[in-house]
Amino acid sequence: MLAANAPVSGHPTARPATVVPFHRIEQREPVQRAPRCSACSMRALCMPPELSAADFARLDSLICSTRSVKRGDTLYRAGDTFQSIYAVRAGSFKTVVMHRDGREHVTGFQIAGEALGLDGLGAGHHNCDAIALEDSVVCIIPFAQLEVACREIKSMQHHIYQMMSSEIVRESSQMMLLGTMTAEQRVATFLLNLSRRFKARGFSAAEFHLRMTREEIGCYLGMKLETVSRMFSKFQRERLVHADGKTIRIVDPEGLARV
Amino acid sequence: MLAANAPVSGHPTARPATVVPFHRIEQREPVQRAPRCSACSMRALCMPPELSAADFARLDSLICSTRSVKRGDTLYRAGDTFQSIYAVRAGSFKTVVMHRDGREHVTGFQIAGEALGLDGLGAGHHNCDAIALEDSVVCIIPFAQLEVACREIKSMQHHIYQMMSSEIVRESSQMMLLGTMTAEQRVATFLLNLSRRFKARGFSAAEFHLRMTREEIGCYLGMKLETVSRMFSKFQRERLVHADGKTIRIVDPEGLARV
DNA sequence: CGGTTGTTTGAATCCGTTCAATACCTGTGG
DNA sequence: CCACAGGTATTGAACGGATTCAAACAACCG
Repeated sequence: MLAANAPVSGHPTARPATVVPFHRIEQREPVQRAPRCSACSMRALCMPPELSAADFARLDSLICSTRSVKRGDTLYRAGDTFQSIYAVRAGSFKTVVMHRDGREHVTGFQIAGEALGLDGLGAGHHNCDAIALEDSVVCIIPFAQLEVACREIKSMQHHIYQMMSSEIVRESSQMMLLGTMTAEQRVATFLLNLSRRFKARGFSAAEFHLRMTREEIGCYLGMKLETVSRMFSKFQRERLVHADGKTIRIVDPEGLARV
Repeated sequence: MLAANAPVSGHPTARPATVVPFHRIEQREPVQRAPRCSACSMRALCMPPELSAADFARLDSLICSTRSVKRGDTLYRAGDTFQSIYAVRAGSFKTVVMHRDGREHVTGFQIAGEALGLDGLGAGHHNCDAIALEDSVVCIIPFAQLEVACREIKSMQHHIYQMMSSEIVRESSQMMLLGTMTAEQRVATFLLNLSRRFKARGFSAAEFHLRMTREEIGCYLGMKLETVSRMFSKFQRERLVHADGKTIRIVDPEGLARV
């Protein structure tokens, strides 16, 4: 599942003006028919590796639409009825949980090719806000239909389990990070993690463009924005990374990993 | 899924000597045939609410065995091949992830009626160690068989999704706790959470027995054992809880929630 | 252009850690 | 039974990393 076949050309370092312009044309009609999954260039990221032609036909009928979300807008909010899961096709998101007292925490960042919305499955409603960090496009996968497909296609069922389980493992790592690491180690881990994910999607592992603010990074890593900024400056002094505003170049990945 | 029909008599405050003695008899043969799920007193916690007689029969054939794990022993270790998920039938566990450098972090505590092992599904091997905090018993649910059952029984499939999704949501809350709360708030939240879970399982919400050490609590909450101890003392001074070693009595739950 | 939002850096403060000393259990073996 | 050992818990004092407060600057957008 999770289709994303947009021409995600210059995602990381490209400026907003040059990012995937196609959704701008259709802004009046944000929900539209999606291209077929079987033709998707990012298929390997979103779907089980081996599928029969019949399975493909089945899946193409499932992913019925995409949706454009403009920067700062929400894809869904905490409390919204859970109906679909989403695949980021272009752009990026943050997921934010909020406490009653107004305290916020960023639980994750999602870039093109990654899934969104699995948290809502249990309670029947979403548990967090998903907010676009830039103008973005998602594939919409209606969960009721997906559930049916999973009972018919074994590898599909297995893939869903894998995705959910991977999310559990990812969150475990994040808990470890928040529970045991210093601010310096957290920021280093964050940068290396982003680098790895960009690389996995065909972008440069060494240089990329952060779509989130220092405050959002801090909120994700459990520290204040000033501390994030200080760590970036520190890494720069130590010649581990070069940070020019939101453009990051990782100079010494091994050194960063040793922090 | 997840059956647990042991006579989990005095779990929280009871002393080890009086806790569920039945597994001691069969220590030489720790894996044994389990009683049927359909007769399980904790069924509501582990299985979808409405099932037909045929579904029950199907499930009873699934949960084929239980296993005793002595205090300090591991149910599974990080790296072990994933084959089954587990339901705690009696006793309690902690799950621990370890970093290469030896740094440990406790990702969760599981008491009777709760699930264990869902993290292993994605990668095909477990991601953490599951260690018994006291002599315990688990139901073993072979995942391959469960997967088949989930394609046949719709409510069962849905229940698995719910359990995995709930784990994702639980971990989100824990990330929020680790990322945004003070030591005082973390300990208060921890005690109230335990209280709620004991209550849900029919035990006293006001008084219970901690099965974990201060160090393990600290490792779970992202602080040092000394800090945990200080917070307990602080709550005692403020007449919010009464803590006598591992026996905890929550005196003023509302006050604790306001911290 | 001015106003807003985001970033960097410094200085003072504070919360939690570290180090250390003492007390307290709990199970073991004489 | 008691003494003892080893792990566990409590508490104090000094220390340090991250936060808070503040100011200045840069980038962006209408």
